[in-house]
Amino acid sequence: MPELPEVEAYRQLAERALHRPVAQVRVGDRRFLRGGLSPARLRWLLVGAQLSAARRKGKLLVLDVEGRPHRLGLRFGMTGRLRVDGVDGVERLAFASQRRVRRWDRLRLEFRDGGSLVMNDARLLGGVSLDPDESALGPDALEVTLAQLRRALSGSSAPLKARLLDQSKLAGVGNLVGDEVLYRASLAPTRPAGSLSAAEQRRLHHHLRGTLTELMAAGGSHLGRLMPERQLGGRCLRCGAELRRSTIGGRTSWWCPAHQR
DNA sequence: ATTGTGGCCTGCCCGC
DNA sequence: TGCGGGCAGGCCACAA
Repeated sequence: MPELPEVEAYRQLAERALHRPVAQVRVGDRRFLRGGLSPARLRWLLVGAQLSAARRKGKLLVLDVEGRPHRLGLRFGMTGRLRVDGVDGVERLAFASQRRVRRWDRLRLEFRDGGSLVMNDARLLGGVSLDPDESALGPDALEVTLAQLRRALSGSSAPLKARLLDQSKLAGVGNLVGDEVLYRASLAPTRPAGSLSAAEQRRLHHHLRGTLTELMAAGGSHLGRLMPERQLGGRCLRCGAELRRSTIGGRTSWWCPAHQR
């Protein structure tokens, strides 16, 4: 699924779409437009205009519009893909179909030069909004400092993993990366977020950044060490214990009860 | 404020 | 061969 590594790949791809006049906007499914955004308003904003910047905060991709006080917010949900000039931002998405189906093209910007930027999403869990509230997101998980991470966790009785996935506290970590980071940091996802010692906070910070950097280079959030074992009967690569499946914060979590404490 | 839960959305896979 | 049920989880609305 698109987590921070995928959305960063999408952002880099979206840079190819900058400074190119938009000729037409095609909306494949109105439900993909969020926050009351209409196809007419989208056309009013974009036709004849150019995108001037592609920024990312957490899993939100923000496209600035040249000379206009408006921004486009792109969310990819679980199965969202970005394609520019026929090139996909990522090859494989965990939990998403590998098929490329035209019907799943939910938004298409056609440029005057004949190219296009397409959002393709089988399940419509993603969407496009106008002027997204970027301040509602916590610090980006790739840039977060130790002090910021400490602030995001301290005083919370919520399970550690639920807190890591709370985008208003820390932006960019999804279910797969969350499991991978906690696995590497040897921390149980069930721990109250505020119960970490200073040393454990440092360990988490170290592995958070390390894991994200590694997964971005590898090319996807599904390429962690834990992923192949994330199934019934899966075993810990470190101590051989059978992994446990728990529902934490409403999501399936796989973890090693032997070394994650 | 914080925390937890259910619903949305649909492709895919399994068992019958 | 077809069909129904369960599962996947990011995000949002809502309840306590």
